[in-house]
Amino acid sequence: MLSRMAKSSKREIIFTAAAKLFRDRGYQATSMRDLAEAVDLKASSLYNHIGSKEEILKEICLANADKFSAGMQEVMHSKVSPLEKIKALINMHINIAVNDYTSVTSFNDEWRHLGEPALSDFKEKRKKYEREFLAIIKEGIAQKQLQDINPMVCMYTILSSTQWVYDAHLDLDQAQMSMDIKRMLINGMELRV
Amino acid sequence: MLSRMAKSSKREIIFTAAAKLFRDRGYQATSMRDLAEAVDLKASSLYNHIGSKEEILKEICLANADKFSAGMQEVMHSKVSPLEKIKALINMHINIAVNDYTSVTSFNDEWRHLGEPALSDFKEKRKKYEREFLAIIKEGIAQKQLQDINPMVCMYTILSSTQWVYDAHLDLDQAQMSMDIKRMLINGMELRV
DNA sequence: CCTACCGATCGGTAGG
DNA sequence: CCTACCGATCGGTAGG
Repeated sequence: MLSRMAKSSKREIIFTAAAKLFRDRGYQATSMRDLAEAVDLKASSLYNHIGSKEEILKEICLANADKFSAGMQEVMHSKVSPLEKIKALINMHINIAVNDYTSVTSFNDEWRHLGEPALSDFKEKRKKYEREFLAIIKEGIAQKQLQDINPMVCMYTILSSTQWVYDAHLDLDQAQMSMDIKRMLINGMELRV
Repeated sequence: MLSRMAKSSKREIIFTAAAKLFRDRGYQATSMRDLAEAVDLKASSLYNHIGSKEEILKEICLANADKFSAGMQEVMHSKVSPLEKIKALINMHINIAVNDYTSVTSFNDEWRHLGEPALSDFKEKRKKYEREFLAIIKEGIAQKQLQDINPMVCMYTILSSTQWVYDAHLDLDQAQMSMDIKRMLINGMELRV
């Protein structure tokens, strides 16, 4: 029991280090030697804790996909207006981008290096998420709560706007940043007098 | 003279194919064998037209940097309000994203694989561009034309919003898409009655 | 968890 | 523009 806990802990350390390396250099440019060095091991020893390099990427990508999916389920079933749902989703995206900024990069950019069948699985999950997001936007437009903008343009603008946050620009206060992004997307940048 | 033209033409073909591969698989995951096959050559023959793999990336990144820089100079010196300048910059970003969507991906995502001194050179150019963009936003806030949002949040929201466009979603009409993105960023998504 | 090592593949060169 | 080939490095395994 104790040994199982220790093993799973070391596994966690490897995953965290891998996520950081994938973010900084990309999946392909990160070698198992790099990763081993980062956790004070030899490359071959990594394989006592993980099955393969791709397994790491797969787990990071799917863990994040599940996180977004869980957040979406909660928002979808909450009894608030479409606009409030969208605000909640923007909050979620910013929170994840700030708190899991190492692993969310792999989720955003490195998933394409997954092999089958993980690749198709991941794409399907993302597609499902986008379908649910789009439905909320369309509902908001139908209720005349949102401007009549193409729903896909609306969604991708939101998704991409909440992605740069993880970058190096963490000298900004999160609450203020979150408010400003929401203000811009919801109210626009133009000052109305 | 003729041979020089032919050589430069083959060089162009290689660069175009490389940009496409870098976009689809990433720089690191694209081998010189892949690239050679894409232009019906053997890997070794590529070196009659280019100096190295990195030279291709360097040229793509710097060409795009210069394109954005040139657009910025034009906008900066135009005699219109800050808000109009920002609209012009959004237009430029969308136009480049749509028309040069193969090479702009390398510019956005693959530049980090550059070696020195090209890496520092690229970063400096990007920094300069962002400084100039920020100055316009600050001027717009000072003139009370824009909401008092953190200028960096405002800029990165704009930059990231105009990046997803190059993706596979080109089934949308560009003019309509461009209008919708601008409308969202400038006026916001909420419908005001 | 290590040493030793595998076949495959990498970017690139020599020589014609 | 090709064939032949280089040293380096890759992800991963065997065996202890």
